[in-house]
This record gives sequence, structure tokens and C-alpha cells, in this order.
Amino acid sequence: MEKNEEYMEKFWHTTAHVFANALTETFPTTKLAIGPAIEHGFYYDFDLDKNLDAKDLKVLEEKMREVLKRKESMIQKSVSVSEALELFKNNPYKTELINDLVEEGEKTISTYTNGKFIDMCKGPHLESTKEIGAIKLLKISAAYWKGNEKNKQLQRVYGISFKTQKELEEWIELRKKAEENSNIKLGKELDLYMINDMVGRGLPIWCPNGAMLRMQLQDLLVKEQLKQEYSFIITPHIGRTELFKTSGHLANYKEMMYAPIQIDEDEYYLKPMNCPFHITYYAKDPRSYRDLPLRLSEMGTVYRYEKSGELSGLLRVRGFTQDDAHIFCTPEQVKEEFKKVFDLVTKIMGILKLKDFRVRVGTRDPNSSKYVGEEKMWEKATQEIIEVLKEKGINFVVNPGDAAFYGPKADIIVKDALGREWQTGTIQLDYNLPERFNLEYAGSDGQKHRPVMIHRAPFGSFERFTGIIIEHFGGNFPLWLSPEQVRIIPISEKFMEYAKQVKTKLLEAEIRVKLDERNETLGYKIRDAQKNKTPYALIIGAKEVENKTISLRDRKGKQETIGLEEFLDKIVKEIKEKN
RNA sequence: GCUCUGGUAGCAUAGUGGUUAUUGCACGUCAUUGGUAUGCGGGUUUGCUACAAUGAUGACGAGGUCGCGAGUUCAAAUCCCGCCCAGAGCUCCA
Repeated sequence: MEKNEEYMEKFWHTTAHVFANALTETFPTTKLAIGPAIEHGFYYDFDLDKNLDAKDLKVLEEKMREVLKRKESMIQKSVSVSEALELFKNNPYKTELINDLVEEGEKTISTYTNGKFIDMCKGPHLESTKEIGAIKLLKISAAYWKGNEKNKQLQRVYGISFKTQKELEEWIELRKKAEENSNIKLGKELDLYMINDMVGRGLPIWCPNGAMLRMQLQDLLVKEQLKQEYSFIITPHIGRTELFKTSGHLANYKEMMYAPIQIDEDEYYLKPMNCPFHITYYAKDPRSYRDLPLRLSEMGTVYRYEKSGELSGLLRVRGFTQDDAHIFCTPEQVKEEFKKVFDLVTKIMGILKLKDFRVRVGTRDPNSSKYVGEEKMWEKATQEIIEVLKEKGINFVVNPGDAAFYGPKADIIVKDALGREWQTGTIQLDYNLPERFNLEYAGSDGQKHRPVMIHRAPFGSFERFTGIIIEHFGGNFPLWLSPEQVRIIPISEKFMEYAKQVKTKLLEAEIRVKLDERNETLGYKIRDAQKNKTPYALIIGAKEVENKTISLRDRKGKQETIGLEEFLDKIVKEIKEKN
């Protein structure tokens, strides 16, 4: 049933009409806005003076079933614009939509009728509502009319439907499974991170397991960046007002920054970005074209104000560490540097089995004044990004108006193991900041020139990226990434001595290993290792001690007996290959 | 910030006005045990096979001003108000 997208769209769209029908019958004062089918199910936005709650949803579900029992046909009818305006004269939203359509050149308006209920809609729909056998209303939320925060807030109800009750139940079951993978749930279960009220919202503490995971990701980045001749620097978390004034952050980014801190006679701001500090380093010495490109990297912690409702587990926080770098180069080097960044991204995502990524190019919104710098520079920068993407054969879309205030950007969007898409990293070209800070280098002609900056963060932030990685792997991290790689389980205390020898040997080989010394049953300890998603459990008993072997059990339950040395070779190789 | 739903021990839960707030896991002590999680069934033997459900040896112990603060009441985890926090969604975004 899910396979035929076109059919499901019709199916859910028709269900949306059934919902609207039930809604208007229950609450006749409802003013309907729009109600499309979405990837899984449908929603309907409407204006109603009463805020609906969960009880109302139950009532509405019942009403929908009544509507469905009538088994009405969906009848399409095109009417003239004036007829449509008359038909929907009491509904300001439909009226606005009709006027929009007229502006786009439409001469007639399409409507659909089932029974007594009529809605403006271009379709297509099912022939009859009788095909819908099971419905469920999922949640209520607020949504802005036409998606604009400035517009009136409407109520939105999400729902889904299927042909049979069985399919509905299967879908609910599937949804539950996806929830099992949530970074919030797994973060708790695997003791990866915590968020504490007293510390503050949006400010996670990384627990040892999570910290290890993050350090491994960082290690991967550091090593790959060294291969591309990056340098690393470390900068402070706060800086004086003057710095952020010069950078333009106070003029363009202030609503994302926290209130200043008074220190002696001066005002300091928590840094929302690392760029001003990196630029300051660049400006320290006179630069020559021979120094460029200068690739400056920092795992830089920044603080940004996020509206309270936007915070979510590790995915959206208020203090986070970016895998930041700024590449200072000549205008001629921009394309080459851009290519190298994409090579880095491709390589790293490949290692993390996130091969299916695409790029969204954010360009300037011609009608907005929030940007700094000349239009010509923007055009050049945008052009260069697109050229590189085309040359590399990377999938991309252009999203006008999505640029940073200092330059166009390319956001990286990855698809995880469950097929969900996440925005992770970002690459931004910047012709503006070098200008504002009056950066220069001496060219081969002996003249002063202006360098170009590329801001880039392949992961975006360790917080968000780790959150995505948790969900992507469902907690079953590859061996090299696992906080605990091996758990040693002796069958009884009698074998503890050999177990300790094995532990020492593994520790010497830089393997993250724990020895379970608790006085619990073998079954309990095995179960515990499996629950913790530890890649390998080593069971050690009389046979193993005698033969200098270990009994190996992976987290899926597969077992084998192999020699200790053989195991060491195997695991070291596996870690090195990052499989 | 807005909408809805929630907040009971480390985690997960029961409890809608009436003694000392329920249960499981986790934690501690002791005991028991030990070969690949547990339960039940089957045969035959000490290792298999089939089915089913789910985070599991026993006893004891410890753990909670029921998110916070006012209010209603003889009596509040329970009803009312305010605030805080979380989740989902809108908007925004690394």
C-alpha cells in the first residue's frame, strides 16, 4: 500500500477532506485553511476560537467514522472565480487563496464535494470515501498561516489513515520502533549525555560514554584535516564588544547572542561564532600569497540564543562545539579549496556510512536588506559553489534567501539508516569579513590583495552530529566508535586472574575494555553487555584458560572460539579499517 | 515565543480528595549459581529441537517534602491559579 506514492497522496488527501467535513459538522464556526497530504498522512490547518485538546480529537475521530459510513463519492466541479468567491465568502483564508490563484492567472476554481461538504481543492482524490477503512488523529499543534511567523496562528491537526485497521496498527508499531532510536532515549539508556535543570536548558553534559564517542569523531576529523594540511588553533569563549562590532555580528546577529558581560570597564560577549578570533590570528602577521591557503581549524565552542521551543535533546542546544575551520585563500584558490572541502566531507560521511548526502545551496534573497557586501561578490561566490557541485557530481538544490548574512552557503543534508534527512554541516563562502577586518596579503606582484574566506564545518556541531549518529546507528556504533569496545565476562571468580591478564593485554593495544567483576550469573552479565550494545563480549572459563583462547560473542549473539592473539589482530584491524 | 501533551525514587510505571504512595529494573548486603539472555513445552540426553513472550535467581535492605509556589478543603500526588522544565509540532537553525 505504501509503495504507490500517488495513490497514498490521494488517499490521505481525501482523508483530510473527511476530517474537515467532520470538523465543520462538529464546530460549524470553523474557518478552514489548507489540508494537504504529507509524507505519512495528512494535516489540516484551520481557525477556530476554541483550542482543541485530546478529547476533541476522540470526538472528531468518531465523527469521521460517521462520515465514512456514508460512503460518499468525491465529486469534482470547476466553478468561476466569482462563484468561488461567493461560495467561500465567509472564509478569509479560502478567499485569499482564490485571489492568489487569480493572480497566477487561473480563470476557474476547482472544488470537491462529498455529501453536503464542499471544499476548494484542485485534487486529485479517491473516487469515494468508502476506501478509507481506518483513521487516527495523531496530534494537535499550532501552525502559522502560510508558514509565516508574522501571520495569524492557526490550529493544525495531524492524522493518518489506511484501508484496514490492521495496516493502521502495523504503522503504529513501526512508529514505536523509530522512537526507540531517538537520541534522547538512547542517550539515557547508554548514558551518553544528560541535561540537568540546575545547569540549564539546552546545555548538555557529556557523560563518559558520550564524551568518548565525541572524542572519536573529533579524532577522525583531526586526522583527516591534517592530511589536508590544516593548522589548529584554540581561542577564548568571550571577546570584547569591539570585536563583534567589527565583524558585524552585533549589527546582524545580535538576536542570537547573549547579553554582554561586564568585566572591569569593558563589555564582553559570549562568542556566537569563531570567525572573528580566527581572523584576528590571520591579521597578526603580514601575509604573503606564499602563506595561502591558510586553513585554520578549531573545535570551537559557541553560544547562541535559541527560542525555548526549539531546543531538543542533542539536536538543538544553546552551547555547542563546532568542528569549525576558516580557510583564507586567494580568489584564484577558492574553487580548489571548495573542492577539497567537499572531498573531506565525502570521505568522512562515507566512513560514517552516511554516503547518501545532498547539498542545499543558500543564496541571497534579493528583497531583503539583512546582507552585507556588494551584490557582485555574492553572485561570484554563488556561481563558484554551484560550479564545484556540478563538477563533483554532487546532488544539490538551490534555496533562495537561505544564505548567511556574510555570504552564500552550502548546507550538507545526510540521509540516515532509517531514511530520515538531517542537516549537518555547512560550507560558506565569505567575501565580506576580510573586507570588514581589512585583511590583506602580498601578491607575487608585490601589491596588497584581499584574501577570501571559506567557513566550513562538516559535522556542523558535535552536539547535533552526535545526536544524528546515535539515531543513525540506533546505538549500535561501529567498533572504532563504540565507547566500550570489549566486555570481558569470566564465568566465575576462578578465572578472574586470566581475565585480568586479557584485560591488560587489550588495554596495551589501546582497546577500550571493561572487565565485569560483579558477582552475577553468566546470563545476567551477557545480557547486560548486550543491553549496553557493547560490540564484543569475551567469555572466559576453564576451556579458555587452558587453551589460551577466548570465547567471542558479538552484540547480535553470534559466537565463536578463537585464540587470544588471533582476536587481538582481528579487532585491531577492524578498528583501523573503521568498519 | 506560540499550540497541544506531559512532569510520581537513577530509569520506567500504578494511583483523580481519605491510614505509612504501587510495582518492576537499577543500587546495597547476604545466599545461591555459573558455558552464551529468560520462560514454558517436547523428546532424548547433557547437548539438542520447537514455540512464545519479553529485559528475568532468591531473601532482606535502601531509595520519594509526588517539578516549584500560592490557593480551595477537616483532609490534596489527586481540584484551582501562577511559574519552571520536557516531548511533539509551528517558526528558526549548527
